[in-house]
Amino acid sequence: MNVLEQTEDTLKQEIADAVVKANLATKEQLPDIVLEKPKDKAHGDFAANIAMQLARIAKKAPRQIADDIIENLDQTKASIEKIEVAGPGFINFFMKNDFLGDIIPTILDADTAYGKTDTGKGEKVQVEFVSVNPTGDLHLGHARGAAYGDVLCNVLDAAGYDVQREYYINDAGNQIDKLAYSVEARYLQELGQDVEMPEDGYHGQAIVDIAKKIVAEDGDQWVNKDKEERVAYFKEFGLQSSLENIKNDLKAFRVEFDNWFSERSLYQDEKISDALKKLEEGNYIYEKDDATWFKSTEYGDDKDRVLVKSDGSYTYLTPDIAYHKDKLERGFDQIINVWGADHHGYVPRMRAAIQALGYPSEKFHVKIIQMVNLFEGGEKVRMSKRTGRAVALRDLIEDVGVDAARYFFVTRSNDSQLDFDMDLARSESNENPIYYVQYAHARICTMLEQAKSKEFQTDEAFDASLLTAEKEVDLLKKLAEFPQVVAEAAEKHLPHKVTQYVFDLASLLHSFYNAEKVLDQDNLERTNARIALMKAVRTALANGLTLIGVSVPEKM
RNA sequence: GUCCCAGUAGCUCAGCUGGAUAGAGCAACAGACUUCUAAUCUGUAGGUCGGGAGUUCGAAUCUCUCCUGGGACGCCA
Repeated sequence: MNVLEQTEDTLKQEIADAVVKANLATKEQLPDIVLEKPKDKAHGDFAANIAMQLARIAKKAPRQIADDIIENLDQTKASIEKIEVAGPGFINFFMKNDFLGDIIPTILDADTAYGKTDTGKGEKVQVEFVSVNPTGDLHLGHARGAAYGDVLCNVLDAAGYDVQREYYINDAGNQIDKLAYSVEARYLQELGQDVEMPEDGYHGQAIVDIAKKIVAEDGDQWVNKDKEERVAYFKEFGLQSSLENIKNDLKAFRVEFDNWFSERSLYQDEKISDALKKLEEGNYIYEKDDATWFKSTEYGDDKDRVLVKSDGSYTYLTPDIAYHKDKLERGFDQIINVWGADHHGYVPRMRAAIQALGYPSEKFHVKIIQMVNLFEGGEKVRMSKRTGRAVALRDLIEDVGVDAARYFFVTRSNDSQLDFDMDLARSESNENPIYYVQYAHARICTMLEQAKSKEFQTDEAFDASLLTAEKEVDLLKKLAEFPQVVAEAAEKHLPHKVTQYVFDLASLLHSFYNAEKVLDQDNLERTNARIALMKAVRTALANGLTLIGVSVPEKM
């Protein structure tokens, strides 16, 4: 429990007591006490709207109620400096802020652990993300999902959840057959044969590279082999090569998974037939037009879905149902799926399946990642996986760097489309927000270096009461918020809150830096306190940037 | 036609569980380096929160409806 939460809790309790004491409402009638942090400093450190909420229950004017509450409030207990009633009946609390003195030691003591909480109480959460078909390169859209998923996991982990990162490998469907035929065509083309690509094949450069690799290793020895044998080999080779590419790209993007789950294993372990059996037992299955259908409409889907096609093969949905059943059987409290916007129509049928299997749908979360539009030179760059002109993740990293790419992807909410400005991400200038934050960190490091070389005392002991300048208090308050920001980002699955926070903190730091001098020969006591403050800010910035997966430079 | 997401400053976007005078960055304009890093700071200007109705003490936020943009509506994956 951090200092800020403690202060809030005490205050809430005091308010609740005061309401009861003033006979405004009974304990049972009492609504949840809500404290908000006003945007405007003139409205205090906390504001309560309880008087307005009680207007109906107490049958009094809100401002009158507010006065009654204040009268019955024990101000010393909650360490309140001043209380005002404002506007329609807000009660504004100005705190003594003596808790701010504790914040720096708390941060320096926690160090890299500052920001961590036990909000998640060790709840088991699994996040499945990226899960791109192993049939080509990762491109821009996947990159956004990768960044979102990875930062979400970092944030969940920091908030005390037990997180597992998983990648679902689609290595069994007919897209893998298409992959095999595509590789075959490219292979033969590589050897000068006039072969056409399959109509629905994969036209990306990645396939050409795989074919080249086969030629380099085996020459033309597959040309005269039996077609079936050849395709079977190309399938495995293509699959492994693609997976290797994907893993390398993700690693370069600083994304690593705990578990790679193979779709094939569902077949091997008879998980699919198990799932079908379970659905059948629940009477959610019927036969029509030589196919097997799932009554997903019973749980709100638009139409029923085919599970077994008339040719006897499964649709994509079938193994995926078995996969989700398996996930839930592994005992997760939450399973979070990160999907692209083009898959959103798939959500209701999956949710239906989970309910039909008897699992609570509250455990199942889908985060939809909206599309990324790439802009360069003020113009929209078209992307298409089919034509192979997609902007690959690899190229993006090479072009703008991992830091900028990751930062940009988690700056915006996942359900807003993202305009990715290549020129901006590339630019090493003040236009680029990533440098703004990193620069704040580097600036502090420089100051601390100077402090050392100029032999300022940098004791453990310092007098926090010397930090009273407006910008210092702003920094302290912001620092105190960090654990809550991380916890909120985790609970609501909104990693961009952390990006926002880190930017705001950097902004306060820069502002402070320009207004006040840290290293001051004429005021060594205050210098010592400010050095401690700078260390605390550096820690919070570093921890925030680390959660985003961005590097933390000491010099720029 | 049905469903999902978005519509907030010139541009890109935040805006929590409904709260007070709707915020930030960029762009524009005016300033600040003999000083710990100017990749910075300070200030000014910029808004019918897509339109309309409703819910209530109070709506950018909730409900309904319409408009615009994007996406999805397969025995594809």
